[in-house]
Amino acid sequence: MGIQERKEREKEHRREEILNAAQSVFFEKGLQTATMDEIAVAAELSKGTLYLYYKSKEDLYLGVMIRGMEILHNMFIEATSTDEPTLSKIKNLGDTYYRYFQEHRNFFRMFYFFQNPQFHTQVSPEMMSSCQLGNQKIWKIVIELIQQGINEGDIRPDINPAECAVILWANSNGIMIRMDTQQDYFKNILGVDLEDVMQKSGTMLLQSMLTDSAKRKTPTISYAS
Amino acid sequence: MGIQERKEREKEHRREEILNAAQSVFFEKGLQTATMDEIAVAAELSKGTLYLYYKSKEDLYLGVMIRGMEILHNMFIEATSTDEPTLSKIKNLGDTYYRYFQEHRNFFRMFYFFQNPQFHTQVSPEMMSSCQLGNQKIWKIVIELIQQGINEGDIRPDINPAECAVILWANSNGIMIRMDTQQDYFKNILGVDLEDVMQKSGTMLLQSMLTDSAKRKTPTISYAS
Amino acid sequence: MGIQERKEREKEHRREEILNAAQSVFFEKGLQTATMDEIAVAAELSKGTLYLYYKSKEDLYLGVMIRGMEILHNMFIEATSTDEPTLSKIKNLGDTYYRYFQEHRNFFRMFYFFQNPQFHTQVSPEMMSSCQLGNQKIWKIVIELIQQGINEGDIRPDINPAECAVILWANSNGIMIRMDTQQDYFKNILGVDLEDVMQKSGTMLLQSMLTDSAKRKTPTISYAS
Amino acid sequence: MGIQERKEREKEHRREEILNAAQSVFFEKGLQTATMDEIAVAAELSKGTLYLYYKSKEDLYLGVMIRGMEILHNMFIEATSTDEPTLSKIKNLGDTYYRYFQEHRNFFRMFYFFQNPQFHTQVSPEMMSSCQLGNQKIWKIVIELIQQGINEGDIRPDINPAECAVILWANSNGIMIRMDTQQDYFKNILGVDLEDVMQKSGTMLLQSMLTDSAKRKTPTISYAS
DNA sequence: TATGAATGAGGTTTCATTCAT
DNA sequence: AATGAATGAAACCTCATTCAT
Repeated sequence: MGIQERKEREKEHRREEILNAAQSVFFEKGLQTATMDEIAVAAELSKGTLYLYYKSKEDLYLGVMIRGMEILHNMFIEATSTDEPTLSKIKNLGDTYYRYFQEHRNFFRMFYFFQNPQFHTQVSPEMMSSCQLGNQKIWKIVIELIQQGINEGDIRPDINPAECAVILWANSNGIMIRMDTQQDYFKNILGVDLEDVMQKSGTMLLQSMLTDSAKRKTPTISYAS
Repeated sequence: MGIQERKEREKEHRREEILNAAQSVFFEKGLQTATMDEIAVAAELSKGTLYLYYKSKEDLYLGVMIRGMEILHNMFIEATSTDEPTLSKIKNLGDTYYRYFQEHRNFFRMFYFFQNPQFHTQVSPEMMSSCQLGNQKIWKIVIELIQQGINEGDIRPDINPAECAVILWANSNGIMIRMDTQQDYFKNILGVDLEDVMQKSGTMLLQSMLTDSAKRKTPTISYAS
Repeated sequence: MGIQERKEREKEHRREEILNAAQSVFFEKGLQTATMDEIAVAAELSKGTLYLYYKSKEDLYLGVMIRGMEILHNMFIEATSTDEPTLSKIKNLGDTYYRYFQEHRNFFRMFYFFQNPQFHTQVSPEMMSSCQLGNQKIWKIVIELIQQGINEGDIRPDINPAECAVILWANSNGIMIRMDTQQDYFKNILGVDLEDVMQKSGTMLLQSMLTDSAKRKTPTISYAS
Repeated sequence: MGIQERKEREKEHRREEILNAAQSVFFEKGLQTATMDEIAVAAELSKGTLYLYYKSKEDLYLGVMIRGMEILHNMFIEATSTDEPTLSKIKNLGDTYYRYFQEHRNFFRMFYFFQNPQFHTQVSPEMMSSCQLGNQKIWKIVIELIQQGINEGDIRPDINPAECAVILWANSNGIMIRMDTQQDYFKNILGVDLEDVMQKSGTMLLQSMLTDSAKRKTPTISYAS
């Protein structure tokens, strides 16, 4: 059994090395421009070996993206593993996602590239469901936390936690997309500090979901106050 | 003189035909998968002629996308060319964008493909600035309308209209992206009707931007009411 | 008839303008890299008009080359239109060819590009014979001058003037070809000054063709003296 | 170890096969007209494989040309590997070059195509230096042989061997170029047998480089005697 | 398991030339 | 005579993937 296990471990290790190589190449060149040759060279492996571990370039791309999901997942786990009250934890999640955007920009970009429905057709179903699983794990954290806020009487019980999560995500994600490509335009031409906007709009959205008692506990943060 | 003009018109007409062909191919296959051969066949022109009118496949892609922008722009113009009060017009814009998402899904998808920074490098600067111009024209409509709302005393004067526009856009766009690929998942697994969510969150965001007097005029629409 | 003539003149003038444009483009880019588009732009004419005056790009190329031949021809005419003795004139021709190489390098290069037999197939017969005619006119000057030297008793009567011309041409041309691309290599690595070599070998060849009486008249120029 | 070597050999063999195919196509069509498709078909390989072994069509062309250089080099080696006196060997070289011109005309033509400076820009530096190396090896044989003649007292010590080589080469090469394209013209119109001319002029040039003692040893060969 | 040579379809783009106006 | 839009063949080259070893 030891031999079996060691082989297993080695194989997993090799998969990781390939992902390392793919990651650096994809980050630099993007899916379209990156070539399997480059990845093979970066991995110090033959191209054939790559295909032993991943069915296609797209799968490899998703493999890297899943890493990005895991990073975000771990950051979310950490952000919610504190002794703080639930509402603070929810706020933490928002801050964490923004920190992810700043510190893992390349992964963030992969995410919205992944949105492209055209892309999906070229991917193996297994990888695809891995992705969806990772995605769901992340949503789950957010949704359950909001549910907890409801249970604890801080968030209005008439709110669907999934709805709430979507709204918060849509808001911050949408603003971050603009930040990614047009921050300067908004700053200089329109005089808008997008980071500020994200902060304020997030707070505002959250506020509107609180119960009256929760509102009383925390100082009301009105938009642009 | 007439001759010059007619040639001009014919040339413009040919450009339109090429765009028609490109549009149908890009809609079906996406940028990466589509080939200039297919587009040439669809346009019933030689491939060489395509390159007479557009410098590259990417430029052609942008040409189509600009059409999508113009459609949205026209819809926005129309939505705001009514006798309604400003607040209604703002609401109209939101509805219009959603209608655009429903009726021109392929264009909508082009927009977020365009976000990919990798893409930008392969495009001629002229086409690029055409795009940015089109983009700005659309934002301008929204921002100026919000400004008008402020001037008329319905929207809080402490709000930056561009900020406001970004927030509204981020919210609706983010939710529509989810709708595009995961509507069923949200409906069936999480029990969330994304269309409903978009409606409500938009209304809520708008509410929070109203002056007290405006709030009094319109019945308060509370979230999840 | 005046009208006829003016048209004729204008046509010729247009041909010249086209050649001017072609010349500048071919000089800069070479036959292969130059495009008819570039030439048309340089000529401020449409591409179609080019074909009205020249059957093909290759013909146009030859048209330019013929100009180069005419220049050389004129220089040869001038070099032999002096009062000097025949032997001096022959020497003048050699010097003139070298001056041509220096002052009209681009034409010189065209000449040996033209040598390529592959090239000939793509050229109209009319242009081809124009070229050969130009070529012959130049050879004629040299050959007749040598013949005159024979007649005057300076060059050995057992020499075929055409042979003599070929030898002199082959020598100088061969060295100039090396000068064109490898002058520095010969100078620095092999310590050979090609200009010097050409001068000396030419003189030497000439010497060996003189009659004894002619040798007595001119100081013997031995190789490397 | 054997495996490594066999692979190496096979790879070299494949390179040779590709060169064989390229050679036959280039000989027939010339660089410009030949296509990689034709070469691939001739090699019974895919086009992609061609590019695996040679970076570009131009490189492949040079690869063939280097073969031609090697052939000439070997012929020169052979021509100088006899027991004859040095002067005879020098004469052998001239005869050998002429034989090369006759028997390997296509390679000879490649050489002067290579002169085209336009050509050089499209070639990989590695191939370029291979070419120059081959070129130098050939010059080296000639130059060293002349040096030997000097050392042995047969060739005048005031002569630079490289100069001497250039002159001999320029003479024969220049005449051969004329032979290649205009032999009939010279024969029929001008009554000149270029082969004869080359023979005689070569001998004459050689003569003028001999020391007096060497001249005495060999019967004087005067031009056109 | 790992290799890497071979594939070959397909990509975009170019450009000499034609021809209707 | 002049135009210039249209052609379309062909060019070079790339690269994800396969497969014999």
